[in-house]
Amino acid sequence: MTAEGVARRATIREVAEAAGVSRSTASRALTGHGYVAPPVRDRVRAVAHDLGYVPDATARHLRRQASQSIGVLLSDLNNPFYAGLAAGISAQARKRQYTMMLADDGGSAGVEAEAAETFVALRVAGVIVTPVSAELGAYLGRQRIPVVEVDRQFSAGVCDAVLVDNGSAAQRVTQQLIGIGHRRIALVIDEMHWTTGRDRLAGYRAAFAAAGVPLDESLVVTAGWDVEAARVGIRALLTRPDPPTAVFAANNVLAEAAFRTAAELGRSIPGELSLVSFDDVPWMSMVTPGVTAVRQDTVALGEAAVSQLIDRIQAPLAPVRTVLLSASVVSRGSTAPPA
Amino acid sequence: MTAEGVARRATIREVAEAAGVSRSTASRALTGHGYVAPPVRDRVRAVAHDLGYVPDATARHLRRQASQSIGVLLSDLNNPFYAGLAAGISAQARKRQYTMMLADDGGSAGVEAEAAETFVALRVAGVIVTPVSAELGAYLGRQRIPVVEVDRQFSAGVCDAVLVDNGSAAQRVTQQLIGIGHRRIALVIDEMHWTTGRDRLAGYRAAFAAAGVPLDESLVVTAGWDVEAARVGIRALLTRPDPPTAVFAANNVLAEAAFRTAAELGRSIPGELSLVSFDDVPWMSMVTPGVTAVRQDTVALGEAAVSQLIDRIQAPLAPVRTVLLSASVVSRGSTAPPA
DNA sequence: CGCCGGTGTGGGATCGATCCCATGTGGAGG
DNA sequence: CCTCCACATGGGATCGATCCCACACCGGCG
Repeated sequence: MTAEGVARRATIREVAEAAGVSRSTASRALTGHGYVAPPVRDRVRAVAHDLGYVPDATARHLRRQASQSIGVLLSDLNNPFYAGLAAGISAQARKRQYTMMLADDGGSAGVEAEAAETFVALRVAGVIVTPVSAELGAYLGRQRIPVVEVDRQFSAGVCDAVLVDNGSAAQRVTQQLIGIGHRRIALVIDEMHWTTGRDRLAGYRAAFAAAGVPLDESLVVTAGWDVEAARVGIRALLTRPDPPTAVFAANNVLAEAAFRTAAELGRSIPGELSLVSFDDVPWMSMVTPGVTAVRQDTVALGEAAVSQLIDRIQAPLAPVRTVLLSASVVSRGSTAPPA
Repeated sequence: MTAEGVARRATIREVAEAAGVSRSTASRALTGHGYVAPPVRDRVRAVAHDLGYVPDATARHLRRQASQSIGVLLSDLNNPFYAGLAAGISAQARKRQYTMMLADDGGSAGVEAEAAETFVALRVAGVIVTPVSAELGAYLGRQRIPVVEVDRQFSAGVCDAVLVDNGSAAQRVTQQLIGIGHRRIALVIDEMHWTTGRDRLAGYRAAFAAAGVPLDESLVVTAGWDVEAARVGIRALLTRPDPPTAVFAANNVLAEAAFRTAAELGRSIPGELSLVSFDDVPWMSMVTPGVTAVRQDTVALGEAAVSQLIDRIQAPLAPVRTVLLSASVVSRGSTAPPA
């Protein structure tokens, strides 16, 4: 951080002149590529430091046709799941000497498309995305920009992906509920076309099948993304004549809606209703009783995504890979045998 | 999003050739600057669209010496306060046609300095930061890169800042506690050199002074940043022979530590202990009783920061400004008159 | 008839860093 | 003594887009 209050920023040409060498030599001295006599190298570096020279990444990028930035496109930074993912990606990107362009699409396909074009304009080295459609993968694929899908997968076989083993985790947590005696277990789910929803549903079904317990299909409720709509759906579910004895919420937003609705209806947890969540967020360990949840390690997810992306950048033609991370069930007090 | 699977990305030269004009004309047609005959303009644009041409932002930036990216440096994306801020900044930046380079310094001055250099290398148009030292403002100032400090201020008079009116909000919430009869109100604070800590402390003191209530200085506890250390400090506070009847936690992390510690010690809230927090985060409305908190509008904070930064970019020599946003107190069940 | 100004287009330099290639030097070996 | 190679440096083109300037064309007016 050295530099006197120069009017304009120093360029490599100025460094070269101040050190009495050519631009070429200065470049070699600073980057370490090619021959430079050690004393010259040291002199150039000292001069650069004194001038507060910081190489222009855009110029370097233009010449080398290779950037050190990755684009990251997430659905909602206000949701702790995505925020954690961003933190994990950010940390790992920094370790690997990449910078991160972040955009938040709020779950909108239009914004997603717009962000994709921005990433192309910036010529990012690659993109990490929690996709909302298959468009982005296809578009960036055509532009020869590597893409890694995280959390959800829309472009299987086309893009790499880093996912959580939704099926297995959902099955385990459902199995726990069945194991302690629940038979009427509702699944409250966002929607079933995305891999997250589909696989969590499949795991839920598999647990019933494995236990030989019949499944009441009417207990699978699609609650969408709108929190208010979810609360309405859950209220209807809980006030049925034959209500479920347990609710499995397929994401943290739905778990919040379920928790709040249960409180409004005066249903005690776990006495009258057991609750489990897919995705563990801070409030679940703050409330009493704590909410049993499937914990996805967002940091590991982010790190794996960055690693996968960098591998892909270095080997564009390697076969497409899908990485599955396991998730663990954190048991807290929100589950108990049915009354 | 049109483009056949071309091997290489189209450049403006290729667009120009395909349209039968020169690069200059193509540039004018696409950017809208300068004379172009309307039919030519339309033809060039059609060709560009067919080729899936996306202008190279780095080349444009290099030539124009002006970028459309801003750098954003925050302390901790896993903290909902910073995540919300990032969301607000992201949304506003997108509206204003800027892209956002995001970094997370984890509260470390070393990482902050490193990120600052990266932002210089990328020649960002400006930087928004929740600072951890005065270094960044000074360094980027020397590099003639506009900086806006958010939430905390280290470079008063040098950089613009967008802050919350910490003093007033802290005074109001303290006053509420005094008003319902509390006299022994502890302030648990991170540290007192940053403006956030200093001003919240000042507000707390001002409330006592205004009410003419003497203040027991031993009730002001510096708990630092480490959650475990905070819990130890709070436990010591609550197990004193003359414990406080209310705790004012100066940020959401400390509020969490206080909430958990009270539960561990079996102190009922608000029966035996009232709790208020500076900074409202989701769990505070999920727990029972809810926690009374000062709500900072992170979206407004982020939007104001972006607006301020863009104003500064457009008028580098305008006088330095500090914008104060007010905060509101959200009353929930965690406060009651002392026993 | 020639000059002027408005309209429209193209050539070439430029931003900053990189890197291929040519050039230069000195010492060693034939 | 000359050649050859390792070492060391500089010149100039290049990445893609922009933009200043020169130029060409045309109609109108003195």
